[in-house]
Amino acid sequence: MKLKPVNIAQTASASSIVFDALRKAIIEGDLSDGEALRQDEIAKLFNTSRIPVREAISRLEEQGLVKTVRYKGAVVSALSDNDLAEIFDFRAVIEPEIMRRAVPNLTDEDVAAARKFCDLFAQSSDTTQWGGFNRAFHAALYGPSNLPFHLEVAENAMDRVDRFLRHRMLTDNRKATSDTEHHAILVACENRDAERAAKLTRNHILGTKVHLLRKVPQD
Amino acid sequence: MKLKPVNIAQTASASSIVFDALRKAIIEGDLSDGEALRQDEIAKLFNTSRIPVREAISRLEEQGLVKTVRYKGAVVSALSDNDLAEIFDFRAVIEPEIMRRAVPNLTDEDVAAARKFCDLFAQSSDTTQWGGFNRAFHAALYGPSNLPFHLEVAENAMDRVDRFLRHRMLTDNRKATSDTEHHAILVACENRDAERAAKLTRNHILGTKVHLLRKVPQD
DNA sequence: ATCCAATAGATTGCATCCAAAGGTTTCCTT
DNA sequence: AAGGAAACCTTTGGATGCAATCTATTGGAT
Repeated sequence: MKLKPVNIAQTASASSIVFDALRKAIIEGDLSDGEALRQDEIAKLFNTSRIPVREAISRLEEQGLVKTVRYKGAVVSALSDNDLAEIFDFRAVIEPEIMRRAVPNLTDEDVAAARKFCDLFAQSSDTTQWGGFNRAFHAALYGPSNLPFHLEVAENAMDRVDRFLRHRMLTDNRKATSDTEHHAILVACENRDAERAAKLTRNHILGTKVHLLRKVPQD
Repeated sequence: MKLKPVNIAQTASASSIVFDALRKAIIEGDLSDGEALRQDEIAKLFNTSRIPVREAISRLEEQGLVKTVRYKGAVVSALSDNDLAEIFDFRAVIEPEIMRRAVPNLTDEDVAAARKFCDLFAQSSDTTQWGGFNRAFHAALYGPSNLPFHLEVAENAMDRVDRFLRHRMLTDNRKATSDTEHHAILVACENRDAERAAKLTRNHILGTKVHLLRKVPQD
C-alpha cells in the first residue's frame, strides 16, 4: 500500500504567505523604490484581512526592506548611493569569510550544483531568471560553510540590493564579467583553494559595486 | 515666551512599546532561554490587546530573538555553543572593520564619551548596568563610522548573545580583563591608530568568545 | 493497571468593527 | 481671487469575537 507522500508541512500561515510574496516582489523589483504598500489593497489581493498583512509589513520593516511612518503607511525602502556602497562593502567583508570557511567542507556534489547554476546563469537572459540563478550559485557554495547566522545576514544584505542589481545590470556587459568571475571562483573551489576563492569573491563583489555606482553617477 | 521643549515625537505605537520592552527583557536575561511568550499574558501586562503583541513577536522573530511555532506560540531562542561561537566569529569579522573605519572620523568628544562609558563600566558591579555601559562604550566608538547598516547588523549580533555574556561573566575576573582591553582600544583610538584599534577589537571579541565557551564545556 | 479515544480547556490565527490620525476638498471670510 | 478653517474621505492602529489547532484530562476497553 502506498500513501500519499505529502503535506506534513500543512498550509503556511496567511501572514507568512504575504510576507514571502512581498519580499519576493521587492527583491525582484516588481515593487519599486518608494512605492506605497496599502494594507487594504494587499489584503484583497490575497483574500485575507489586513491583520496578516500588517504582520508581514512589520517583518519586512525589521528586515529593512520597507519603511513605515505611523498613520501614513509603508513604502519600499529607498537606498542612496551611499547606502548601496555600504552594503556592498559589508558583503565584501562577510561573504569572502563565508567562502573561506565553506571551501574545506565542499563536496564534489556541492561544486557540481554550483556549476549547474553558474551555467544556467550564463545562459539565461531574463532578468528574473538570472537574478535567481546568481543567488542559487552563491548559496550552493556558501551553504556548506555551516554558518547559519552568517548566511542569514548575507542573505539580508543581498535582499536589500538585489533589485538594483537586476535593474541596472541589464543593458551592458556586466553579466559577462560576472560570468567569468563566477567560473574563476568555481575553479578555486574545485582546487579547494579557500584563500583564492575568498579573494575572488571579494573582488567579485567590489567589482559589482563599482559597476553599479558608476552607472548612476548622479541620479 | 518659552514653549515646552517637547514631545514632537508623540506617543509611540503600542506594538513598538511592547517590542522594545520584550527585546530589552530578552537581552538583559529577564526572559530566559526557551521561556514561552503568551500573547494574552503580555497583552494584559501592557493593557493592550493581542494584536500589537503579535506584531511585536513577529518582529522579534525576524530579529532572531524568538522562535515561533504555528498554533503553539513563541519562545525565546535557545543558542547552542556552536551558535554562540558562530556569532562571536561573526562579530570578530565585522566589528574590527567598523572600528577601522570609525577611527579616522573620531572627534575628541567621541573618545571622551567612550572613556566615560569605559570608566562607568569599570566601576559598576551590577550586571544590568555594566551590560549597558559595555554596549554604550562600543557604540560611542562605532557610531562615527557612519555605517548604519554595519551597525544595525552588529547590534543584532550583540542582542543575540548579550544575555549569555551578562549571565556567565558575573562570577570571575573576566570583567577586569575586558576593562583592560577596553582601555587599550581607547588608547589606540586616541592615537588614531585604526589598524591597532581594529586588531585589539578583534582580540577582545575572540577572547570573550573563548572565555564564554570555556565556562560551559559541556552543559 | 495500561493503552487509546474522546472530550474539554487553553492558545493561537484571523476577520470584523471602531477609533485616531492624516490628507483633501469645499466653503466662508476678507 | 487668496487664505484659512471646517467638513469629508482615506488609511492606519487597535479591540473584540470567532474558528482552527494544540494540549491535558477523562473515561472506557482490554
